[in-house]
Amino acid sequence: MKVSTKGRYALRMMIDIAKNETGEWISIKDIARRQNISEKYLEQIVSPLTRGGLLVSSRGPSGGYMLSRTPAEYTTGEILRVIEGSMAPVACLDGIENLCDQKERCATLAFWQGLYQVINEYIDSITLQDLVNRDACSDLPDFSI
Amino acid sequence: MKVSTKGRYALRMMIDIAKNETGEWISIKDIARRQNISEKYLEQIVSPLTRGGLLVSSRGPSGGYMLSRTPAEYTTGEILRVIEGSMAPVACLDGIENLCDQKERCATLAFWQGLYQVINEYIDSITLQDLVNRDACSDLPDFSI
DNA sequence: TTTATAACATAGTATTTTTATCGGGAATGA
DNA sequence: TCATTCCCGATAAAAATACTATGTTATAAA
Repeated sequence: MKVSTKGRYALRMMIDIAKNETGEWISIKDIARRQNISEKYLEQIVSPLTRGGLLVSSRGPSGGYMLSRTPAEYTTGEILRVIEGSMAPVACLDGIENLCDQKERCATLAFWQGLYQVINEYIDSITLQDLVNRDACSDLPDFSI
Repeated sequence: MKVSTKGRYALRMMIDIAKNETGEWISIKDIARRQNISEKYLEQIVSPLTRGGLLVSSRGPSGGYMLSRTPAEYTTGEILRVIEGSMAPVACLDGIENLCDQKERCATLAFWQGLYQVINEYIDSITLQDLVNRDACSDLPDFSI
């Protein structure tokens, strides 16, 4: 039960942008260099974040990305869900598709719902600002998980 | 971030054995029929459960499996960990291998550790007996997630 | 107005993981 | 003996993952 690298990179990217906010647009190239992640791969991750309204973008020279709100106004749950789709531990809780037609008489559904709930409660209780604050070593390169 | 079908099947299998405990050995064939899961696939799942001491087995005619303890003495966490390896949301928390050499200066490590903790606290708080109790419709086929 | 820049879009690909299936053993009760 | 049932390893198809490649489009700066 692992979070994908896209999900992990998305958090690192959002932290990176939050920490390097100066009013200027922040380019993929800069983030990629600081985080040691491929530019092209980051593009794939930043795309849903922009479409989802978590980032705003500007094209052309000296273009890039900026946060659309203050770091305290993002939950980590919101960021992860944009990338991962849903943090549900089983597909039948995803809502979109009704894979399981045995929900009424399912012995384990309530169990998985409970797990889903504690996961959501946790990730929705931590903000991007919390992650930025936690990162004490702000002078060091931002190598992260 | 999904639990594998093996993990889900393992829970269903343990519930099935707990509910059908009569002092007789319970065969894979019976479980497979009741749960509508392939016998061969169930064999792969039951193997680590037996090796891990969660089940005891008997070969030969009228052989099969039994619980090694009472249902109340199993946590769902224990069962899932035997099959899934670890419920850690990121690999660097798995302990076995030290994939990440940047732990000291990692902005997100504490966040993932916190998520890992709430997941473990939840799955270690629910017992197999809880799942058996929850399953009200004990007359119906045990179709589950 | 040109041009370099950087976002945006989409397709391809190699690797790994998942989800099984298959074939045959080894033990054992009837 | 012998059918049954657990046990064990190999194989294989399918899906997901983690990138890579090749562009196109908008735009600020020269």
